[in-house]
Order: sequence, then structure tokens, then C-alpha cells
Amino acid sequence: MKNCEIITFEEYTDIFKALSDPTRLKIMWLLFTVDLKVSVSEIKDVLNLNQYNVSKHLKILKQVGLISEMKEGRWSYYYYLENNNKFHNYIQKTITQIPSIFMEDELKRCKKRIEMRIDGKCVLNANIDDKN
Amino acid sequence: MKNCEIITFEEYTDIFKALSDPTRLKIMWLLFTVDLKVSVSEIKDVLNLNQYNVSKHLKILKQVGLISEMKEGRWSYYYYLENNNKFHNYIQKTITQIPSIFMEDELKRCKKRIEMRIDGKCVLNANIDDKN
DNA sequence: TCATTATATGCAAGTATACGCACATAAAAA
DNA sequence: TTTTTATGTGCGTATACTTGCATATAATGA
Repeated sequence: MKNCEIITFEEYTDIFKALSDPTRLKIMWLLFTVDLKVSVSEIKDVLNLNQYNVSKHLKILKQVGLISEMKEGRWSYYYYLENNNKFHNYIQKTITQIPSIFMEDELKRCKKRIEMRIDGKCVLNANIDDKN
Repeated sequence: MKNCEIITFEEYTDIFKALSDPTRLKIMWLLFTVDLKVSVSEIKDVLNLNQYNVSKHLKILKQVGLISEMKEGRWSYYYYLENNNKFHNYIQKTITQIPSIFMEDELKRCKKRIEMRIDGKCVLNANIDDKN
């Protein structure tokens, strides 16, 4: 079980600040919902963003302790790790209250992108929008 | 029961943004904890802030639907109203996870200031720091 | 080795936010 | 009516944030 101790009041506001950006809130919602390790490229494709912005947003989420990172070859997988911090626990419960109707499109694309994986691993240059 | 329907995704990020400022998060924590209608002056005294900044912060919290206002004579009382919005419910649970040790001083001052009320109403020019 | 792919980051520009100040409004008191 | 008190708000400034661009790093493959 991951240990996420918070020792200053500002760490709480930093968590809320991290969630105050639509892109980052969408990322967190998706991570909670699909409950998988997801790569930068996958998030980039799902949300139709630039690679560098996805990297930056993930860095912010990681800095406040909301997500963890696992490197595997060229890929960096980001994920939410269940932990013993009650504040984090309730943040998760709060975000999962956001109805899926607001994320319908993104969730569909995310599932489609993850189905493209081979042996559970991210594939390169996969195009969600290919018609087949 | 107050009805707080959220109809766009940005309203969720706006709520997190409202909570990403230390002053506003402290105000919310105090409102949840003392569970009373509190006036602008009282918050100003408790947190040692300027009146105009307290007004501005309260306006932001009200705009995103986290607090309500009740005018009574010269005074404006702000408070959290239990409502039927699950997201709001979990926001409350999340904020009350912040340990009181981070708010010890503020809570003490808040209780002291509220005890100065006469007939449950805010009194003018009360000084929490008076030594008596 | 050299090219390609996945990810990270420094910098500059535009935008947003918080604060202090001045002032407006409005209720109560003198 | 005039003054005092409580609160709200517009404006300018300093600071922080987001984005795009260029580039760096690092792993894989030819």
C-alpha cells in the first residue's frame, strides 16, 4: 500500500489546483474509470492533445501525488495507485461522481485505444480514428 | 433541500479551482466544521484578512455553488447548505478529511469570535485578540 | 552507427488570478 | 440628515499558469 502523507496545508490546495484544469481532471477520471496503467501516447490520442502538453499535465498530477509512473522501455505508464491517504480516497470518490455522460466520447476512445494493445502493451502510432 | 445541478464539465473544474486557493479552502473547512452561518467580518477577523478580499473569495465560492448567502441588515452571512448533489457531498467529505491540526489556530479563533455574538447575531468591531 | 519513436523540458507569449487601493452601496445609528 | 458600519466591486499590477515551439534524452530498430 502506497504511503501518501501530507504535511502542509498547501499540499491540499495543490491537489485541488491540479484538478482545476479540464485536461487533468479528464485524465484522472479516465484513470479511475479504466483502472489501468496508461501511456502518454494513449492519453494523447484519446484526448487529441500534443505529446508535450500531456507530459506536462501528467507531471503536475504526479507532483501532487495523485498518480504514479512506471517506465517500460520507451513507454511511461501512468496510473492511480490505491493508497492509505483518506484525502486521496475521497478525491477519487469525488471525481468518480462526475457522470460518464460528460466523458462519453473520451471513454469510448480510451477503450478503443486500449483494445489496440498487443500482449497488454502499448503499440506505436495507433490511430483510433481509422475506420475499421 | 437545495438543488445543485451541474450541466457542463467545466463546472467541475471550476469547483476545484475555487478550492485551489488556501484562503478559500480554509473558509470551506471552517464552514463545514462549525456548521453555522458566518459573516464576512467574522471570517475577516478569524483569518486576519482584508474585508474586500474576503468578499471576493466568498463571491467565487458562491458562484460555483459551494456556499449560500443570507443577508440580514448590514450583515451578509455565508454558509454551506446540504444539498442533493453527490459531487458536492463528496467535496464536503473530502475537505473534512483535512486534519484539524492544520486549522487549529483558525478554528480556535473562529469559535472565540462566534462566542462574542449577542443573541446569535454578529457584533461589531469585535477583537478576537483582546486579552480578556 | 544512424534513424526512428516515446517522452521530457526550457523558453516565450498570451491569459488568468490575487491582491491592494479607491470607491460605491446600503443599512443602522447619531 | 449626516455619520458610521458592513459589504461589494472596478482597476491596475504582480505573479502564476497554459500553450506552442524547439530541443533534449533515451530506448529501440535497421
